[in-house]
Amino acid sequence: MTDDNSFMSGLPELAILRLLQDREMYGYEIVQAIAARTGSALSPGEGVIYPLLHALEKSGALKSRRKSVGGRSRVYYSLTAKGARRLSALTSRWSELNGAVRTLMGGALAVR
Amino acid sequence: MTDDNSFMSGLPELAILRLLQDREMYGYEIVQAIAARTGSALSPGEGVIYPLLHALEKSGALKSRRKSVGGRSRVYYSLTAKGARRLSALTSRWSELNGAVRTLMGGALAVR
DNA sequence: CTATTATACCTCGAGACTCGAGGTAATGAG
DNA sequence: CTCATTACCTCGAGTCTCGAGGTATAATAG
Repeated sequence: MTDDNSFMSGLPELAILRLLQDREMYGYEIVQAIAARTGSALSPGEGVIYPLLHALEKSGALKSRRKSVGGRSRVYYSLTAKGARRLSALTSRWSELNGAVRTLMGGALAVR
Repeated sequence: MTDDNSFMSGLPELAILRLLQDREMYGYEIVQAIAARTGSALSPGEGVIYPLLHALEKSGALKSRRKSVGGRSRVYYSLTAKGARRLSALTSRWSELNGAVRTLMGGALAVR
């Protein structure tokens, strides 16, 4: 409540799952991609993304593999079936909340 | 991340400020109103609302007055100028994030 | 060749927020 | 008289984000 970073909870997870739906990616790449695609409106740092990736893998939503690209070692993550279910659950939850907020705000909220 | 209550952070505050924009209300009433207006999609309990009301008052976004209605003592809250500014800041932040998510999801997200 | 920047991974503690359980009182209904 | 409802409140647990900090290698600049 202190400053203006509200409404963040859950969005990094949603973003990760959505990006990995298209193709496998590695952590550092995901951090850049989220900021780039959203014009930095959404910009979780490495301190958010890496622990989340580990937790999502542990929960079975993601699987990882090491891959060497040009002498660089990267950890690539991809979506499992469980991760896909998680993504669709989060997506519909987001839709639901979005509808609720729209109702609450009563037209005062631009669709932009 | 454990279950499906994600995306909650900041929404109770937004809801309170938005409701008080229309008229003064008391805590218990706000709890019921949020659940009622959103069909329980959004339903913060008293343990969320009361501390938030106190914090918002302390920060100068709300002011309160005691009022006896039918022998019942209630604490009515209303929006200050500062609270109105806070509401508009949160509203535009929500719009921004909503746009970011829409971009991220890429059409996969229904507008409902 | 060497220094700095970019890539790529990671952890930790602080702070914020939600949540449910629990507690107190007074009023109204059966 | 008893119980559900109204109306207020606090507390601890759990979850999450955030920034700072740490390591190591490759590319670029001077």
